[in-house]
Amino acid sequence: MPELPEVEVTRRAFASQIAGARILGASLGKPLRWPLGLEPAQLVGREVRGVRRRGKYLLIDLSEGMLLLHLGMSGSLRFAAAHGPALGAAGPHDHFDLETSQGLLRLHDPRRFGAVVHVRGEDDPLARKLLDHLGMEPLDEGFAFEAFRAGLQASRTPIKQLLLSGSVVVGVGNIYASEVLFMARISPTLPAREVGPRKARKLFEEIRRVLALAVEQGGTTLRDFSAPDGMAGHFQLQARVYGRQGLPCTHCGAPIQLLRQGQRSTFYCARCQKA
DNA sequence: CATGTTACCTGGTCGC
DNA sequence: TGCGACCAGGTAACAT
Repeated sequence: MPELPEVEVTRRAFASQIAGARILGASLGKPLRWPLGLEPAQLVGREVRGVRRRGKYLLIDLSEGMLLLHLGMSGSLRFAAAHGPALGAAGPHDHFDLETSQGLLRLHDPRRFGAVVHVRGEDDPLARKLLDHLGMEPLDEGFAFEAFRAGLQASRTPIKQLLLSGSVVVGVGNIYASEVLFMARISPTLPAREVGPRKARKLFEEIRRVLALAVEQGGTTLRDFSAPDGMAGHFQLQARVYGRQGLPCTHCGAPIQLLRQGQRSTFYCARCQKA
């Protein structure tokens, strides 16, 4: 379900509410992508220091160790404040509960591609394996055009797939990859190194602009997305190409095309996105 | 080394 | 109504 904006919106919705909380209990449902790495009971008594994000991972810092949480394809989080309405019993697709003094954090994930993993810290070998290879954060100050361009120049992979890989810039998933390439008027099949300097600049800017706007507007584009507080996105962000095959391009009217790249759908306008 | 393919899992939708 | 085929927001592990 989540690309970077949805993960960030999720983070913002519960980070400040859970910060400083004492863990009272933890429980697991069915297995997720990886084992938690310790007995849930071992988390009891630890304090939640805060919640950060790296790419599409949420990093929950504890007084001892940290939890890496990923929503996979179909995951979502709910947070019910201790003094507000309760979430009720865990359903068949709720696979992780973290009960704290300030509220209950619950992972709902039908497909179970998501994960919650305990690591000792960012230097933990597992944390390094999962996080070290990730590219630049598109919404950070450190997201520099020169480095972005260099990343493109170093690869012959079609630009759509390079964006999706997260090796240059993180957080651009299958929907936003198509959207951002449309905005920059770049063909999704163009080898990354053949993206010219002007187009690369435009792409760089559109990645920042589109993702930042999506975060601002509550992580929309996803029809079933809702933040942990239950507030749904408002659909302000209309997809221009994603899911619109056969419909007229909003820019030129030509029918939007659908193609397969590495088992994933790509949507684009063949007239607007030629090079 | 770079690049392409597979695997993980459930549920919804579509055509018959 | 039932059933099979296919599709879905991610990404590590493996194969080439």
